[in-house]
Amino acid sequence: MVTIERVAQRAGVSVATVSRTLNNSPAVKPATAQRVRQAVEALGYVPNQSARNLRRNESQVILALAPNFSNPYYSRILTGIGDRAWELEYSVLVCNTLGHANSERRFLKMMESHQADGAILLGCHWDYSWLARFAQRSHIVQCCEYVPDLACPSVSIDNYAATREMVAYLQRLGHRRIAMIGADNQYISTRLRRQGYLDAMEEGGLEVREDWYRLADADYSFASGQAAAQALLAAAPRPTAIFCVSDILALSAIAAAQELGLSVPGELTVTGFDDLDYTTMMHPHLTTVAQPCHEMGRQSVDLLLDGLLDREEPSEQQIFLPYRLMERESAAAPDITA
Amino acid sequence: MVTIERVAQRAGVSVATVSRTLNNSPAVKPATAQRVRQAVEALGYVPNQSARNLRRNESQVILALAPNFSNPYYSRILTGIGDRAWELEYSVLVCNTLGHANSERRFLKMMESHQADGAILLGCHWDYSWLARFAQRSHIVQCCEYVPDLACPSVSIDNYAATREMVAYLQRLGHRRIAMIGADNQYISTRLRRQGYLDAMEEGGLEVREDWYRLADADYSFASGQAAAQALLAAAPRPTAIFCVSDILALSAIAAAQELGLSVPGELTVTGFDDLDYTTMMHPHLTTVAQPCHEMGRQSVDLLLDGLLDREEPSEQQIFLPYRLMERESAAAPDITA
DNA sequence: AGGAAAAATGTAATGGATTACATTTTGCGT
DNA sequence: ACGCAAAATGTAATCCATTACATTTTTCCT
Repeated sequence: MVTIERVAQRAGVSVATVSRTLNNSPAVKPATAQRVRQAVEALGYVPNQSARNLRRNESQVILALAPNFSNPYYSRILTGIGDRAWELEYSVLVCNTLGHANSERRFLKMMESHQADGAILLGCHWDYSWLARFAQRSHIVQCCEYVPDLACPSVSIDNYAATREMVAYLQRLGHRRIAMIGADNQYISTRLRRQGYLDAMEEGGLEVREDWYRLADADYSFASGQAAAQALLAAAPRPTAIFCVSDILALSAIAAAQELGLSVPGELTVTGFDDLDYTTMMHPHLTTVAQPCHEMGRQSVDLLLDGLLDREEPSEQQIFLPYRLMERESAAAPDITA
Repeated sequence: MVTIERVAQRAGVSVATVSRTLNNSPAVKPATAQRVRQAVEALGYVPNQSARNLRRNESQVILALAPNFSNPYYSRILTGIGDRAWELEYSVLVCNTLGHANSERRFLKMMESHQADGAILLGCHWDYSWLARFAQRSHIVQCCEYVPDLACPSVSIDNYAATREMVAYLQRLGHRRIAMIGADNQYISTRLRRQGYLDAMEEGGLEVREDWYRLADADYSFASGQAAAQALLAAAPRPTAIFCVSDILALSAIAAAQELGLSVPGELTVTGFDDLDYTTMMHPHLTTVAQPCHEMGRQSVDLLLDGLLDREEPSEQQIFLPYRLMERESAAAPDITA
């Protein structure tokens, strides 16, 4: 094992000088620094991070907790987090919580045991009081989702406005019977989308029939979306448009429609949310709301490190990034003869 | 900061005893252990991992390097890796190399600087000689892909056999004009699939026309797949089946066919590879080769830790897991009138 | 009860880098 | 050439858990 001591000997200086050189301290004479660097090179010295972390009381690691990462939505955010962390010389420990409480506990411990300096939470299932206590002690930021009134910075889009805009768009196309497939979870995004839908409908003077509002399961699974869509399409009168709170659910609605022999968008308009890659990998291309996933990931890192490096009080900063309505093929004017 | 010393004081023992208790040493009297645990509990003590890592010269972290993780194929493997690591109390540092050489360097450094104990490589672009040197010094295992003749364990499926089986299946359905969309990279899987296709064609006494073999770009992107498919479908005579080396490429072939007004599988059979989730999220459901991604991830971890814990010489163990031909809707007998 | 072996616990060195403080060297003005 | 401030470097304490080795306590046999 090559230690700093060996480097110091070889360069004919003390360990302090080596350390200072490696940390770019301006107090080292260029000529000395040069000699040190040569010694480092010659010996192939790589500093032991554990020792540094112990002394500095930091780890240069951040946690990213997601309920799963088979969902491309999370993958994209995680990619953004990874990119930005890379630039800032941080490493990302990606944790798949699966929504389990004991996973969450263990990840918290990683911060207390100094294995990680901070954490980014992507839609986790923490209960409020626990999260509140956690947020006080540790540096965390929430991404995509957030708990209102929690002293913890967050990055997301304005789900409420985006949904209203989408539902208003459907109305402009001429739709009156607009249904919704939501999800059975407590995420703020889910709630805001629901409220956006209801408010937009009311604003348009449109009726919201109870059997036009359906819930898929918490994870937006394709199968549960299909079941919800089948139920909706069996309703009488049948809706002419379905607003889905995720692209996967929209896909399942399209599949359900096709299985009933209904053409999309000819006989049924379907819209999604998120704008995942595969929305344009099949026909009809999906009309949806694009979220700047990558950028959300990046900004989460910045927000986290702001708090980490400034050692300020935890801020309550909430960042809302712009979304975009992607008008594509799956939404069209309703068939008025129907 | 609560240190082991404070715990020792409170429990009325020495730090050694506290340490032993926490590491489940059998040398501690149960009654003493109990007192120690109470003190730990009372003070909310969490051991400082940096200190432990420094002393033990390990990190309990493993690296997982992937060229990207927006591809669901990698996500699923990473999920398997994460699950197994979790069970074994290891953390996974997921690294998006983007195929950049400097990323790879930095990740290597993480092992040398004791931030990680080992690494799992998912189809990275390392050049052979560098990888060979790396494998000697560090614990690595390759997943999905592998460099032949490298003293480094690996986990994958038998890509050659799987491809031959698929192409033979297409022949059994009655196809004679079978095209292939490959990828422009050096992965062993890509090469084996190509060879499997060629050998299966020869075995069936079928001609392989040059314009029936096309390359998508290295990342199997949808757009490049579409271009390849369009070129194939413009060939005369037109192939009746296309074997694609990935599901994404198969999707792009289906999209290209639909844009030409060709029905799948009525007028064109298309098959994929990997069996990603969305193969059954649209119609026609894709006929493809299922890879046990999750299990591949899990076994990679086991293989890595075998090497890590036994401190044996790096083994050359190659594990091939079973694949499965998923017969679904996108492949059917060719239209004989065509 | 005596004493050796086994069990339990304690003491202190250790891992490797950082950094406060101490000391030496350099630069500069006169 | 002298002396002082500034620059450069060095010494040694520090971060905290682990563990080899030393010491004390317990067990159990005669």
